[in-house]
Amino acid sequence: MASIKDVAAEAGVSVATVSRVLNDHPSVSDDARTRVLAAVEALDYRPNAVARSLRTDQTRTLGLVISDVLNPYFTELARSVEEEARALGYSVIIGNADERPELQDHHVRTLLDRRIDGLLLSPTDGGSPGILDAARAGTPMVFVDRWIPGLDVPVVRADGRAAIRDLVAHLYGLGHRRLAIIAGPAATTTGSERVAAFRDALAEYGIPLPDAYIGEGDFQAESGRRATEGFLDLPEPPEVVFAADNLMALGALDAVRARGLRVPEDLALAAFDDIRWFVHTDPPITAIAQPTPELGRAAVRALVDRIEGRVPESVTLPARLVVRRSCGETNPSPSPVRRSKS
Amino acid sequence: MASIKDVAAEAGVSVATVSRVLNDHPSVSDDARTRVLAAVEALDYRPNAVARSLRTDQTRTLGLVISDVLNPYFTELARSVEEEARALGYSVIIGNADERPELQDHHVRTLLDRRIDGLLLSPTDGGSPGILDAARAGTPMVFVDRWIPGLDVPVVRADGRAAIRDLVAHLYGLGHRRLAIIAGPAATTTGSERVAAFRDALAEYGIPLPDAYIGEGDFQAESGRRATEGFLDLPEPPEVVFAADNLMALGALDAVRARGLRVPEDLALAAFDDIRWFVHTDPPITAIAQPTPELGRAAVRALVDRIEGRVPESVTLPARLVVRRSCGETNPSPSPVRRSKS
DNA sequence: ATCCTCCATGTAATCGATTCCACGAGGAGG
DNA sequence: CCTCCTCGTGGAATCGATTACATGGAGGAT
Repeated sequence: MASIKDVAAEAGVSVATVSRVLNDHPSVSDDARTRVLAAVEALDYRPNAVARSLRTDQTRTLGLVISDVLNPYFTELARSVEEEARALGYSVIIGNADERPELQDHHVRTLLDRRIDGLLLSPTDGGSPGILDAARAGTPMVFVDRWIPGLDVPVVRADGRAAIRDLVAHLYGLGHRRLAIIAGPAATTTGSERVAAFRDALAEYGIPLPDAYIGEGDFQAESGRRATEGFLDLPEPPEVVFAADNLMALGALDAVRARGLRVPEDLALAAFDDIRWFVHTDPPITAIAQPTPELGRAAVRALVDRIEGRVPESVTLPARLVVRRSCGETNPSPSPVRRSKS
Repeated sequence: MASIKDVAAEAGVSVATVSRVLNDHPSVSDDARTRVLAAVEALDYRPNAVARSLRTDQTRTLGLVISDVLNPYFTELARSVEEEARALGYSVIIGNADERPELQDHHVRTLLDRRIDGLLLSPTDGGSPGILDAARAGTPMVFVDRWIPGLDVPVVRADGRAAIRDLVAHLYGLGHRRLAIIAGPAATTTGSERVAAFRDALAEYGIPLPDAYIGEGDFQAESGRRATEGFLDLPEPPEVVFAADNLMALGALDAVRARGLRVPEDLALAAFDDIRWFVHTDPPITAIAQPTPELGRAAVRALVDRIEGRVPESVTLPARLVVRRSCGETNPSPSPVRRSKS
């Protein structure tokens, strides 16, 4: 592969001049410029990003460590992150933590070894050594979706409290009184916050949230299945299960189906995170939708601000409730005019 | 951030010795080794991968350019690729082409600029300049899922012919005679091959595949919706639609639902690629399942073989039909004993 | 005509690692 | 006791870029 020296030789100039042309430095004669450009063309030369990074101490690369690539929410996030980053002249390297702290740390270290310019993180746990070290070392960093309290790192996320309150109102209106939740790991902010918001919303209706109605999930489908099994085995099973992410909702569906039960007649279901398939499931699933692409874009902008010396800002965007049929027929009262159904 | 010089100073040895310890070269005294290790610990030193890559001319990184991250098939593939690569000591950088040739080329070039050791590719089109150049330049490369004919590059893929024949047999057995397909772009191998296999299978039953029954899709949901609309507007609409990937099946479902029709009564549906949600859609969708994780692993092994000087092998694995209810009730004859239905 | 300024260019240092080569010490063999 | 090997070690070149500094020529001002 041709190097800058080859180009210099071919064009009959020094490597400095070639470099200047490539980085369009003003003080280069037209003559030299055209000769260099011709040489670049002739040799099919492409600058070696590795060498450039070593010298300039910047890679124009962002690291993104997400909790689970198989989760459509995160892949949508990853996509918008990459898109925005590309628009700003950065590449993105994605690390998949699979909800495992040690894998997360592996990726953080690998990314740091590659001297990425900044790190976008959706932490799997409450603060693994790798992340803490990186934060202390002053690595430009932004949390997205989940975060670690107590660190001076901007957070870009969706606030689901209002949407969860709307959801509980909807469920209450449908006559449900025994409501359960499949939580994420307590070590993640989204894991604990969604439970807290749910409990608070229930409290407004004087409904308690007993421990037996809190399933311990890990944001993976299998845990959703197990938690749902647990609920169904209870002497007094809940009427509704609210899964704190879409994969656990999938697991819940698996469990319900395995028992030959039906949604919403035997058990109603709602989920945090909306995905396209929820429109076509049997029945369509009521969900809380996050403005995922906006989150990704905002996170990249915050991180790049931090990298380029501006002051990054935390961003919180609202989530919203999308009602479908998985919690029971919608109350027709809001629009009493329309009679025709279907 | 501490460099190898700092470690050398701290340990009272030369950088050469530090390097030898780090790469566990045999000829280092125990004394020197322990002092270096202590210094590494004390300074929290991590080797700069950029500098190392520049010198050794290898990055221990694989590039993976996939057609669409939002497609669960590719994300499952990406996951298994990363897993296997990590096991073999490589990192993976994923580029998402979004089914757009120019974006694909952008990623290929960026990856090459970063001097990745090898490239895993699922080409969006029949041969963009970027890919052709890379192949000619001798970049270690392996195609996965899709490939470009005429290049001497190993291919790792699933063969769907047998499964498609099984599907057609299944559909024929159900009494369907007017079968349509939503194809992928003709420029991709999977786009054209699946149509060819479908046509051949139909021919075995003496059923033609008229042009009107070939929808032009691009592997994205929206195109599946449009193609299905087109079919439904035909004077004689098909009884079955076979979508060449899961996203187009989703689009087909959208179209059917928008018209208030039902699957399979009004239109039967089958898809290439099986995903978990197909179990819970209304109705569950009959699909052709690829051994996706195995494909990812085999592709990485082939690529690493090539990189490390061994001879890489092309791999073809079989896909298989998974029958569900979206094409009509399954023939009950195999198990006449069971009466109870519910 | 002299001096100053500005512009285009080249030389060489530098980034942080790896690795070839040389060198000195110590042990073995004659 | 001398020679030869082996082993541990350090010096320095190298990878491919960027960039500070030096240089020389052209042109403008006085």
